[in-house]
Amino acid sequence: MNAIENTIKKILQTGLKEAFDLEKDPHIETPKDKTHGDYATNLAMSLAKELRMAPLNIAKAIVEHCPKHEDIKAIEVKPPGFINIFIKDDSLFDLIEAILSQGQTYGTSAIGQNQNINIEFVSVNPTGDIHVGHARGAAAGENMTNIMKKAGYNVTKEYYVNDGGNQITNLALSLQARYEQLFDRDTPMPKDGYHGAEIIRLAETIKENYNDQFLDRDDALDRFEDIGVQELLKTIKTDLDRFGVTFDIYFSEKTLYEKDKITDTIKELKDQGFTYEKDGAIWLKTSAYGDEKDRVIIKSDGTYTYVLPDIAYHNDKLSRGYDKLIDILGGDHHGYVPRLKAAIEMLTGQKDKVEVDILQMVKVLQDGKEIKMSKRSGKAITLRDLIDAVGKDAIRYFFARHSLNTHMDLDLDLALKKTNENPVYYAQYAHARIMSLFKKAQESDGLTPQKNLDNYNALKGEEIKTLLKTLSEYPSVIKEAAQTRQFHKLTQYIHTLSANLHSFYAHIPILQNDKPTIQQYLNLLEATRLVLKDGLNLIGVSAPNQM
RNA sequence: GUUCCGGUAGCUCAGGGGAUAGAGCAACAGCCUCCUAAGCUGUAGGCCGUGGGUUCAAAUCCCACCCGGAACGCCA
Repeated sequence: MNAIENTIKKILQTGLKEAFDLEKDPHIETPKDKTHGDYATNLAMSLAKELRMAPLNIAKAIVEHCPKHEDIKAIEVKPPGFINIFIKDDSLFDLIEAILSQGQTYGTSAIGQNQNINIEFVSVNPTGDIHVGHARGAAAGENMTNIMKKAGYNVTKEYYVNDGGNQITNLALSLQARYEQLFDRDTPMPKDGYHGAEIIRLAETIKENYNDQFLDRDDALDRFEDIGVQELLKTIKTDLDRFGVTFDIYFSEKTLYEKDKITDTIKELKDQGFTYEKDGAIWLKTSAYGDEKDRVIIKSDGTYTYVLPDIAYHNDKLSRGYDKLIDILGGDHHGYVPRLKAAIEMLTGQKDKVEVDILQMVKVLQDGKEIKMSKRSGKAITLRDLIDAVGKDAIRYFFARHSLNTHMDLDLDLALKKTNENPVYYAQYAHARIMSLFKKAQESDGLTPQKNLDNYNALKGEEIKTLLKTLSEYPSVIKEAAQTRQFHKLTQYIHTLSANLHSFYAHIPILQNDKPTIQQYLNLLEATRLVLKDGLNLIGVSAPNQM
């Protein structure tokens, strides 16, 4: 909520109080159609039932009792009962100075109340390269974190490294097979082995570094496991880093075993009577807490199912004192959520502290056909290759545009060939245009943006008013995006702001004015640039000085 | 069969009780003697999957159905 909207609310509340002796928080919106005012409210219509009056008459009565205000030009009533508010053109000039002095802190808020939030995302098994399918979650977690931090949340980003389970044994066996194949042995790949090229490359590296040391050794598998996890995780980190995604904590599943957290968890669940034995396995009574059936946690061969260490892991996270845990999971895991939450409820009674954001899978198309991402088959398009081909910015912007619920199609042919048509350039170009203009203004008139300008009376016209209004909306966009974790709302905002800037730029020959006028324009542009850059920064897209 | 997503312009997607349903791309028509045309301006293009219901008001909420994706393991 910005200053002018607050003013409007107060005026309406006063009008409502005077006319009907009622108190209500009016919903303010900004109509797309300019003839409907700069701001509008459906207040009268929402009171129709309560007051048993025609909305139009309610609106008229409220408006008659609204106090005058220096920033308000007119208040109109339109059928079926909208109240449309028009503001004076100069009422938003204060905003320019506010943004210039606040700089990159413009748009921050305390709405998060310093809540401690843990966001777990990516958590890709260290059994191969990170691919395009993983990239959506990576971008999502990073975007959410950045926006939430700006809105006053304390956010910790965490990556759960599955370095303890079955798939790691498989990895070691795969590595061993590839390694021994390099010595002309026909060691077969294990069933469910990892067939990706990165495993072959890693085997070659091991051969270069250790020669034949790992042939016929008792502890060979352990070594392949250690080296495999270490090296593949390193590659994942490097790729993520290039993607602009970093983590505060990499949590090793293995440490859960080493610190007996798993056995503690089993004991706790058993002691509280949540388990039973059937068919040689240990089951957890998750159906008593909303799951559709009970789940095995210890298989009849004595090994654990995936959920057991994950329960211990979430228990550990909660014990670290977070107010909320957010998991970002792929749509293929949605059925897993009830059992996890059930177990957390059994152990801690805090299942409401865990929120799971499900993202729908990305369908990747090439030559009009779908490419299935699979690490086992090794057919995936790696994130690294995609970044090399189209750049980080284009990919981050692409993912930042869409809500998590969207079933997205990523057409590689389109993404690779038509990079200039990617909307990311529209926003980046807006920033580059401003910078270019600054350079010109400096060269020709020796002018740069300067704070504490006396007035902005040269700023006139619809384009400028629109731009200022958009700038004024930034803080509420951040708040909403943070609270709902709908980062795509910020991306939409960035697009709107860019459009406003381009339109303004195209209609007003800025540098063909006297110096005081140019100065005012430069300040407005600088305010725009700061917001644009900040917004792009939050979604991991660079703001270039020239293009 | 059950559960979770989705179905909106030719394509990719916003909107998720309120005014004439939006954007990008693609299409069409204009705009560079002038700050980067990666831009601007305009035109065209929609039974908002179907049928009921709730409401002063439904693309939006509820129910049923149709279509697409995903999940329903002692896999992870």
